[in-house]
Amino acid sequence: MDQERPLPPVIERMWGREPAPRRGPRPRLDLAMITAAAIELADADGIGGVSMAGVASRVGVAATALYRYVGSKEDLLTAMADAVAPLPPDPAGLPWRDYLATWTRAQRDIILEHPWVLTISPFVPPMGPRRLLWLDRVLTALDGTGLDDGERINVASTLTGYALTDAAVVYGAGDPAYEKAGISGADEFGAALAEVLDPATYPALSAAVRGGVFSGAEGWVNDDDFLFGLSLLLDGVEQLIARRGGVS
Amino acid sequence: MDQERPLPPVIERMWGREPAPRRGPRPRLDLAMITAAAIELADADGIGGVSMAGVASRVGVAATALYRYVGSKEDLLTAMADAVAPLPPDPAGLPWRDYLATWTRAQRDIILEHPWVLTISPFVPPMGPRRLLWLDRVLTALDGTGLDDGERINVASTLTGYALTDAAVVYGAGDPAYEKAGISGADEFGAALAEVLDPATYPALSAAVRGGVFSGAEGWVNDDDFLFGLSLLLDGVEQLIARRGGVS
DNA sequence: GACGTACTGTGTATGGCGTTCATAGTTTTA
DNA sequence: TAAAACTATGAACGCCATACACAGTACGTC
Repeated sequence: MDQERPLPPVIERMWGREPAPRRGPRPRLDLAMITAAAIELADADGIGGVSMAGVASRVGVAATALYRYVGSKEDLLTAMADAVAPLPPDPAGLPWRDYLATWTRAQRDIILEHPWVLTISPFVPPMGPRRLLWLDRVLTALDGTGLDDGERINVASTLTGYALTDAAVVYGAGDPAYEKAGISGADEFGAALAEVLDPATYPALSAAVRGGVFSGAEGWVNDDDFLFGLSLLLDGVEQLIARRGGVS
Repeated sequence: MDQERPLPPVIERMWGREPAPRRGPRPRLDLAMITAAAIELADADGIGGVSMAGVASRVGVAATALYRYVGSKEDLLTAMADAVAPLPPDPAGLPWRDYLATWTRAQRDIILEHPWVLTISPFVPPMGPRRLLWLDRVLTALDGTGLDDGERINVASTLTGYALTDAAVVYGAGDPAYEKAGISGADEFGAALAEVLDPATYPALSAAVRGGVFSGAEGWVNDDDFLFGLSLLLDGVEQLIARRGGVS
């Protein structure tokens, strides 16, 4: 509001405000091409497969050329985390509860398709065009509920956090450390716990393990678990809305 | 239950099952000393300050000696993430709702004191003695509520996710990228958003920004926001318990 | 009491990484 | 046509995780 503090160059570029050069050779790249290449690499080989050299060779330039577009590798990762998000679902005509449910699930699905997102600080307040679009849509969906802006943003970030958590549990299956230990599902996880837990110091947990909480699941988690936690949250939101006297 | 599949050596060590050597020189270290040193480094200089060489010199050995205790740097990070958790609060005598609230807040506080925890995949199902102790205690606190084991674990992981999310928002303040851009609080964040958002494509969000959602806060978030989201969740849990016919 | 054995810590070396910097090359403006 | 502004390059630097062969040390055995 006060000073026009200059934003970091990468963020400007994420918003399509490329500093149009008036002289010199035309840039062979733009940020979108670079992030797209980096995302392909990450999808294929995980975040470890993303190196400046690798990305550069994929877009056909030398490694150091990328530094004309991003200030550092971290900048690139930030841009990737934003660009990987598709357009958010359209809230038009949906009751808030339905929209929040599909919105949250869609966010989770992004991570399931691109699990490396979890490793690039998925928590920092977003400044990219895509993630802010997601935020905007959920605010819209909460119109007419009587919640104020702050409450709506809180709801949004709580749901985002839930999507992250849930996706991460599913992704736990893919964690290299567990794979190496032969733990590729909740079943093996439970067996490993049983081997290690002392019932005296872990009474409730070892009882649950012996009771078979982790048994019988195909992978780590089924869809019911996701819906379970989600409805917990939405029930909470609904109560709040009722208190505010909004429509349900 | 079936096969005694061998667990990874680090995990054995985390549980104090050091493979007692019967010959050769006595080990000068144990895993606890190493993780403690690494945690001090991370607390001081962030996760980037943790290098094998740095940790090694802090405990007085050569860098490569650490590989007698951890299989890789990732192993070390895993051990750190477990060891950094203090003992969980005691649930004895507390109503479940009170305990869950303090439990969740305590988890958040761990991250606020050691924000680097966020960067070492904080989501993977825990296998360390400390984090499993936390899980055990919350299961205990939910005794008598009528929830089954699976539901209790779901509640626990949802709350953990919430603690992570909330802490991460606060920690957003410390993010180097934002610091560099001069964004050190919600106020500046809002100003930056205002500079970048087009009201046509971001109607609800830019209205909220103009309305001052991000104004007036000292830092990023105040405690009210934490309690707000938390009670959302606990309300949800309470409804579920009521449906199950447990005591409230 | 001496030898072999098993184990711990060291030193050296390697390959990969992100990043810096001076330079060459290219397009536009004057 | 010359200068200016900008882009991509190539070589080099420092840091890092890690592999491997070696030296030193304590226990178990004869």
